[in-house]
Amino acid sequence: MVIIQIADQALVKKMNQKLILDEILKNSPISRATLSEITGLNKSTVSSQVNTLLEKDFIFEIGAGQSRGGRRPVMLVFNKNAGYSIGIDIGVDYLNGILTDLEGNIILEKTSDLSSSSASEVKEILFALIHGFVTHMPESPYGLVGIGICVPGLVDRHQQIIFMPNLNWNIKDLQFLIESEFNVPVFVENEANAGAYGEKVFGMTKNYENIVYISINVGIGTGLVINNELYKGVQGFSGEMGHMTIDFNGPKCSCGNRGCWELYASEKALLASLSKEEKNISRKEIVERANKNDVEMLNALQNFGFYIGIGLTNILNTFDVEAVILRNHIIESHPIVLNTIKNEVSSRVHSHLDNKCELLPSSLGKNAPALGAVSIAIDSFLSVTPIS
Amino acid sequence: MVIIQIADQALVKKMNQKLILDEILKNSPISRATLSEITGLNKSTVSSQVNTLLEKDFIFEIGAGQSRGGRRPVMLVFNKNAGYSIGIDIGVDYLNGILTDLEGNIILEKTSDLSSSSASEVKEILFALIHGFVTHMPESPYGLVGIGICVPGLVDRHQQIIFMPNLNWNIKDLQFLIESEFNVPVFVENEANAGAYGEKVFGMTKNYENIVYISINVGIGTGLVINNELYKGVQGFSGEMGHMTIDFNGPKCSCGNRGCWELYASEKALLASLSKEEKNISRKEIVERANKNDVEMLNALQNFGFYIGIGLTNILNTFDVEAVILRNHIIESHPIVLNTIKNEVSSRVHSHLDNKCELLPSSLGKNAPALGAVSIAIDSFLSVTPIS
DNA sequence: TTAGTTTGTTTACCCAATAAACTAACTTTA
DNA sequence: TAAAGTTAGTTTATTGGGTAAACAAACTAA
Repeated sequence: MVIIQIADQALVKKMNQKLILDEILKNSPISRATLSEITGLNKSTVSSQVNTLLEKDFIFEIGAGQSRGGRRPVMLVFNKNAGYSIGIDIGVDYLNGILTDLEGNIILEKTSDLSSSSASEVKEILFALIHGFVTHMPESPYGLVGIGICVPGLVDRHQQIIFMPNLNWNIKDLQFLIESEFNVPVFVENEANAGAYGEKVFGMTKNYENIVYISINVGIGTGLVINNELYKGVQGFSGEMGHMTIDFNGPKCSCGNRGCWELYASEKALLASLSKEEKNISRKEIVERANKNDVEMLNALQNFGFYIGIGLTNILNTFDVEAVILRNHIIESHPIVLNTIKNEVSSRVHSHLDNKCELLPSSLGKNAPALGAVSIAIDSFLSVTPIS
Repeated sequence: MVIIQIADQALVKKMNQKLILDEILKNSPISRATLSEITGLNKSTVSSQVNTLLEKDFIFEIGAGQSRGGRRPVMLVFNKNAGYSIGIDIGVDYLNGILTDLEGNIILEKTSDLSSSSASEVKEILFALIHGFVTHMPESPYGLVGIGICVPGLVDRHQQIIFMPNLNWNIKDLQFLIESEFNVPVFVENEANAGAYGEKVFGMTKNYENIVYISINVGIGTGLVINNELYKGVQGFSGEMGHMTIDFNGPKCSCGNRGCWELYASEKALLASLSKEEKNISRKEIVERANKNDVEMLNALQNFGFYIGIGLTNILNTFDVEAVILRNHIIESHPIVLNTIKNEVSSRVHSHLDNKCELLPSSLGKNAPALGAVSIAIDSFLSVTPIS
């Protein structure tokens, strides 16, 4: 027996409901008449769907709007406080958690140190964090609608954590562990994928359909949004572009390959290029020195940008997306790296591909992955719950 | 005013009709009862849809099948001769045209030489070829349903040919030119994209959802099928992976970049690696010498495979697809290149990604692009026409 | 004051899918 | 060989989405 998606009236209602809810989210506040106009749905269909959404507390009326020469419209807004979502970004040495409303507005935010923690310590800190959020969550019709969690490692299609190279703990079935404790849907995702989705939903690129997200850290992670959806690959392992060879005779990488991009263009590589006494310098200090026009540092950053540009050219040749997002504290804080990247890309990429693709530093910064995790949970809630 | 896809009963009917037609195509001959079972649609719904398809000549009944302990079923088959489609692969120095039925079975095939032809000559040959096919096409309810054409160059979202580096002619609006002459829908596509789609629809990988197709010729072209659909990119220019840098200090490429993959792993590069008197050797001769265990040739082919493997590793790290198809006459004819590629990939790719992705030579061979072009035309016909 | 406009609801209707009852045609069993 | 059981496909009444048209409500402009 094959599982196939058949179409019936329930599907029609669901699709149109999503259409209407999306328009309310995008163009809030909005009237039934305008909704009918922009969706092309009949006025009575919109009225019926709006009534369902009102009953379910997904939207509410905020009273009359401006008249356009006739009866004044009743304005509708999305009920962002119908429920709340939690997003957690588990990094190599930190844990960044946020509590948001259904629009992704951050209500509470908490970061914990996680350096050299064991599995049981991570579990304890994680549980305490979530319990804290749940306690401080305002009253609402739906309460906590879901928890999204991202980790720096390979996550398969069944949300099992397969491999986390830079961590000394590994709870394979994090989803089950947390669902058992909190009894809400839990979604586990790769950090770069979550970041990409965060930028797609809440960032500058929210109106783009195809983006590449590049997270530059100890290594380089990449996430792909194609046709408005996260592309995870068959096994869930897509986007390991940090291990793309840019010099096939280059040095060995821990992944088994040679001359991987992240050996040249990661923060680890940047630090390695600095003089001995600066090897343990923080990101903040790097930016400060660059702002003071420290020549050695500016050169190092130009070199950093040069190597990022090489891999980026490969990505532009491969994907032809609307925008590439670069997630890195230094790039977001000082323009020199991005400028160098742009020069390098311009000199390398074919003239027909250039200029069209925007190269942007992350607008969400370090919250991008947590926000992506949050919106995975919210998306699931909104697509599963409504109807009537 | 925004254009949005709203859902109604017509959409329901269309979706279920496609569902049923696809099952008939896949599991022909099949009964109404079995269709109801595997799709999950009600028996009466299937009967109603089948009647529509019968009236429209898309399917027909071939009489009673085997009984399973009760009344004998009426078996249904797809009417592959309801119409015909033409696919044309315009290469650098050839033109390969096919006439097929709606299942993609080749009925007529014709190849023309095109070396150093001007735009007007190409147009003349092309028109003569299509007129020839139309003349020899059997009688059918729908006649010629569409023409698919692929070219070795950049084709944008509006099917305009933007750039063809290896040709001295360029008819930008090929679609309009041919539609005006033959009055059927015409689809223009990039050669590698068409090949990828051909392998997805008719090749060994027809049941896979995500594949990468690599066409190795004078240069290297790539096509992506993601979630069963051709990914064309925002402008239509995705998949220029031949110009991926595998050595950032490598030689300059005509595209402006350095150390592009196709400088090392194309047939042009293979020929350049041979001794002087062999520089103009044909593909056939290369395979013949390899079959005779010519040491110099075997070494050259191993070297060829080595470089293909390097770029392929990058692709595997990027996409996590079910299969990669290699379209090249030599690879399809002698195993040494593929074996070398597999070794190189195994030694480079991360253990978690290895083994899962199949590495296959093209099963359609030189007809892959033309078949892809054909199926783009057929797909459009089948998705636009039915309903009632 | 009156005519015209815009908003939103109500009513009658259409049509695709469905369940259940039915007819048809076969196999198995007694 | 007749009756019982099984499978295939159709018919009929119903459900429940969306729609058009008529309507009521509430405003603006002349």
